[in-house]
Amino acid sequence: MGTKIIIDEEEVKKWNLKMPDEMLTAVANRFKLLSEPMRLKILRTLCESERTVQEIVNEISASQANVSKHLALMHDNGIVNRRKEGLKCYYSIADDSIIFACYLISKSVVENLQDRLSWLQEVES
Amino acid sequence: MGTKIIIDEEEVKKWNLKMPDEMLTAVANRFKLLSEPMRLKILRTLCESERTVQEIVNEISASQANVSKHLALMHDNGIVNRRKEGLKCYYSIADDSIIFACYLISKSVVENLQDRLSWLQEVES
DNA sequence: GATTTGTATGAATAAATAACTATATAGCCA
DNA sequence: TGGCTATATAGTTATTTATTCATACAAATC
Repeated sequence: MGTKIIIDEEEVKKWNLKMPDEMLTAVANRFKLLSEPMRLKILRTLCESERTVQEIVNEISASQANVSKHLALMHDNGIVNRRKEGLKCYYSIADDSIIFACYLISKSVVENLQDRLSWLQEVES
Repeated sequence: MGTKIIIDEEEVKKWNLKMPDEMLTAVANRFKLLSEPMRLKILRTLCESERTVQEIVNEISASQANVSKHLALMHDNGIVNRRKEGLKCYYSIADDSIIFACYLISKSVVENLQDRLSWLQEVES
């Protein structure tokens, strides 16, 4: 608990610059997985604890078929785990880095909004 | 220089759980921007320093129209800056968080690959 | 003004895919 | 075996969007 991730800005830039094209496609594919609100909704519920398909269907309002397909896609791409127990199927988050990425991006979206708001206020005053 | 970002795992989970639906759509949209190899390619060049459209066109192999459109999209969404100087138009990265996100995701992609490889090696031995 | 250069934009096309409906599979219990 | 429940999958449709080609715009130079 309380695990801390430390990222060095210089290392990040170097790393990104060296990234080969094939890696870029792989990264793009992973971002594509995170580019659907419905999948983020599902991941948000999984953030708390593992869930069955039905539990997710009940929490967010979506069809069973749709949730199942999204989960299958995410499982195929290794960002969620699947655990079968009788009829039920429990899913959980397999890749914590996507959670960090969501956090980073949402923070920056908020900052972006704040900037636009303060700009508006300056204009209006 | 040498800026370090520190992320606390517990805070991340709490933050994500509380995220409202409208925020999820905004985050998904930002991820969508990062879900195209061509755009990542462009961002990779911008990682080094600001570039004109033509410079980018020359570095990656893509049409001027295409590069221009991708840049416009990213500019509209606030992840790149635009600076005009005569005929030339210089673009640069406006939002460092996307660079961190790329780093995180690519790291996890690599780990994922390594896991699969080691699994293969175990099977083959 | 005319031309050249750098960038943006409009229209058209092709490909990807989210969501829906209906159906199938698979495990449990009577 | 038959029925019930949880999940997965096929086929279809509608929407989105990356790319290309052609063209427009805008700034510099002649």
